[in-house]
Amino acid sequence: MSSKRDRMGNRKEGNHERPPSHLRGKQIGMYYAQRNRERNEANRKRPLGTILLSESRKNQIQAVLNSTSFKNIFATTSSTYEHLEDSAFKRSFLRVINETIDEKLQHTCARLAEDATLNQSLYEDFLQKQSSPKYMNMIAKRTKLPAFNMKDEILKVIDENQVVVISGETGCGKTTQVAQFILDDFLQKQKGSVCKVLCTQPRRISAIAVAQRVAEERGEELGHSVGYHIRMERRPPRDRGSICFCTTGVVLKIMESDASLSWVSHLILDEIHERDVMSDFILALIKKIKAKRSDLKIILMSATLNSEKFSKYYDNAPHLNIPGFTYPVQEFYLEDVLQRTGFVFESTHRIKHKKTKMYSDFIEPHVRQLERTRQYSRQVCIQLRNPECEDINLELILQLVIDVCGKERDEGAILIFLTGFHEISTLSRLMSESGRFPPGKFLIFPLHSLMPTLEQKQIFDTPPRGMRKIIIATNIAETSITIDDVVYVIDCGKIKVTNFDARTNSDILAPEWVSLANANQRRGRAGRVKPGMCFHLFTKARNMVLEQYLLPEILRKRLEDVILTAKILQLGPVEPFFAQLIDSPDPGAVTVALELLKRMNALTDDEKLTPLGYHLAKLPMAPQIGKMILFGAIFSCLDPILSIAAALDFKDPFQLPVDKEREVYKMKLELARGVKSDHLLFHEALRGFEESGNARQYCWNYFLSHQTMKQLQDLKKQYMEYLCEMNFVRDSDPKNPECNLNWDNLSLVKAIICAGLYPNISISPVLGKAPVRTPSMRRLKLHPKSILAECKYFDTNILVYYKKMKSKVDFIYDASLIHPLPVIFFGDRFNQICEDGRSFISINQNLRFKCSESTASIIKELRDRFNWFLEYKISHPGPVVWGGDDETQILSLIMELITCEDMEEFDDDAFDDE
DNA sequence: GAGCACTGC
Repeated sequence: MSSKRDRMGNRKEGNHERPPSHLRGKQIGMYYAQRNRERNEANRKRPLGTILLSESRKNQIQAVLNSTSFKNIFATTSSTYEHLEDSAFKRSFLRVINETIDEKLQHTCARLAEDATLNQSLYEDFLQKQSSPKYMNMIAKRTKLPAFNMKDEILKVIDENQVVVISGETGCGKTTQVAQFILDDFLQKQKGSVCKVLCTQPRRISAIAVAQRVAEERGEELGHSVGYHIRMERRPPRDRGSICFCTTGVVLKIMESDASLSWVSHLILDEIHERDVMSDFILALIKKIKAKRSDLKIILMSATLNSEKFSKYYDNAPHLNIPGFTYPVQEFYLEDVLQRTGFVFESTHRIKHKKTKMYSDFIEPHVRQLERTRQYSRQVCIQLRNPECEDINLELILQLVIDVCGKERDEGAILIFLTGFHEISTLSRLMSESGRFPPGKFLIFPLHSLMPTLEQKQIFDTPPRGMRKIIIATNIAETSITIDDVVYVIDCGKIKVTNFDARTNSDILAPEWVSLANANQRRGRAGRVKPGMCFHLFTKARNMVLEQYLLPEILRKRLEDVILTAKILQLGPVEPFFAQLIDSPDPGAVTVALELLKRMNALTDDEKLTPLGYHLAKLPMAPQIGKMILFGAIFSCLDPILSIAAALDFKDPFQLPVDKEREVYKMKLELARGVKSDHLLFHEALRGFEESGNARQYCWNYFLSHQTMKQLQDLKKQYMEYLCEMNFVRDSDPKNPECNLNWDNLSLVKAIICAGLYPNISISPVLGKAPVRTPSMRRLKLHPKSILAECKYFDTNILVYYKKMKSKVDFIYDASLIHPLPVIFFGDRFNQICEDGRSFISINQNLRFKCSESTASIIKELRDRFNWFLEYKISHPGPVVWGGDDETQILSLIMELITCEDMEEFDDDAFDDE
């Protein structure tokens, strides 16, 4: 690189200016910081492109704007919505929850009224069942559960109180027994007709599994006195005298239209210690309605740890503890593992580590204590003084597994908890490379939500004699996946969690220390069938300072959809309601979410739902995704949009088998056929899946999860049902041609993705380079899984994304390259500005486009009209009729504009990006 | 150049 000097004699290399030579130390840093600020400032003002419209096109637009029939559409539009007929929608603006509940209770108080005939027939049914051999056989097993011995006590406390807290550890039987005690008691007393138990579970799998288990215990099939209800899948039990297990979200959805749960006699909230947002929400709602539903019994079930918190939340509701039953699990800590394996950490002493406060306060005194008692060798104590000893060390884990396999005669399975994909694949590689785990003697399963092993039945099977099963898993094996024959657990002590940082408006994925609850749960996985062992890879001192629980979800999450849920439940301004939650969210996070909802036009400035907000709140998906499908309906390209919406909101269907990263990427590129959009890749994947004669083979070829693909297909159908209910479409088939006139217009589909995902935009100040800067010039990076990550040339300098998360750096997970006009049409804060005699359009203050004044004016007018149209359409939902009338005229015109990708030219000013 | 886990009449 050539070296030059500028006029001041400072050296210059290429475009890199060196700091003036008199600067020293910190001043040099400040010099660069200042230069960066200036460059970013300049880049912020740099136009992202030039918008050129031909005279003929301008005339064409003007003609449509001037046409009288076009103006007629808007004659009736009013932004006050007073013209709306009475509807749930309008009431949602006017009512508050208490009124709605009162009204509901007046109408439906008869629903759980006693029915003597029904009582009698339910009673007879019950008597008959009790004499069946199946039932008797099961009762013998049930009586062994700790919960069974407390049956009378449990029934008494429920009878005498409206709210009861029942705690108990795994294996105590509370989940399967309590609901049955209640039901059987009512049936026995010939009051079956007024018993309807609703029991929530935080996960779909557990709702089904528990329902199946309970039905079996009652010697029945599902759908008789026991059933379940989860999204897109239900086996409802009989109307009265029954128990329904459902996911928490289902109850919350039910409460949207029936907040008093008027047809429920007992609400059991299970696993509330997990503190998911929906459970927290229901807890707060129940507090509001319990006086109005004095006949409703509420049973809160949690783990023992921290259960008083829930009792306190309900004015010291009585609390009952059921002792747990699992086989004893011997616990070991890092010091024991080091002693046992003789493991020595690779010396890293050359790097001088600052000893943390944690280290000096807890670890060092602990090591000194160990030295005094001489239980552990000197070597162990030296190792414990290594400040990195509690970091995840896969070599240590490898040695420990080898040691367990050699010394422990029991052939029970080994379950290893690690934090993520990388560790899991590295450890499996290390294990196979070590030569100590020959395939004839060991079955090794990596277990991660992205790995295909998740869907293999084999991991649940007990291996043949002489074979040992080893599972290397994330926290998926803590609660979601249960493998019964585990006898040894190795717990790395860390867990990856996402936190939302309101300050940077960004999700952060980072490993943390587990909580005691996690550590106990992991340990418990070793004692399901016989006594077991658990090795924690942190010191006993660390164990003393672990938190009881991780932060509740509501303190870790973006709050947009939480706020919309509160709005649709008519809870008024969010702040006072949030204050009533068991833990209130961070005010900063609330502000960020309110801001976005207002920018999306989902909330008014005084925090009321707009018609758009109402629809977005009704849709079971993130508001940005909801907006996308509403636009998809209006522009008649629903099928691709539904596929993309489902994949973004639910789950990326691509799997990642260990060591197949390159192959997966290759197949993705093949599937995308040159289209530079992860979103259109989802569309293509689903289209191929739906059209394939052999869906399983298709999934196998392209590394897609068959199960996820089926779920995505179901989701699309469900989204359609919602749109149908809202009257945006006429029937609920996603492929309905009426909703898909423009399905193959991929530019339109991308424009609509932009309409939904805005303001998640990333840009490049120069055309051709990856658009990986926020509009305020912060650096982002395309996640390597994105098909744009290896792209060499970018034909536009703007992309939209849905998911962004910070781990090592800020990663964009999914992206579509888009042209300026969709941003100009669907972005907010449109402005015409003039600077130094040049005219621009600016969007949200920091996205600029060069554009002549006359073009800018005509775009503005069309944009305004479109927004009016949209407002009208959203507040008067009805399918768009495509056939040359006024509606179609404006939509076609806009469609032409936002999809015409060759009309912009880019600013060719020389530009310094380094 | 790298992806904790859930969920919605």
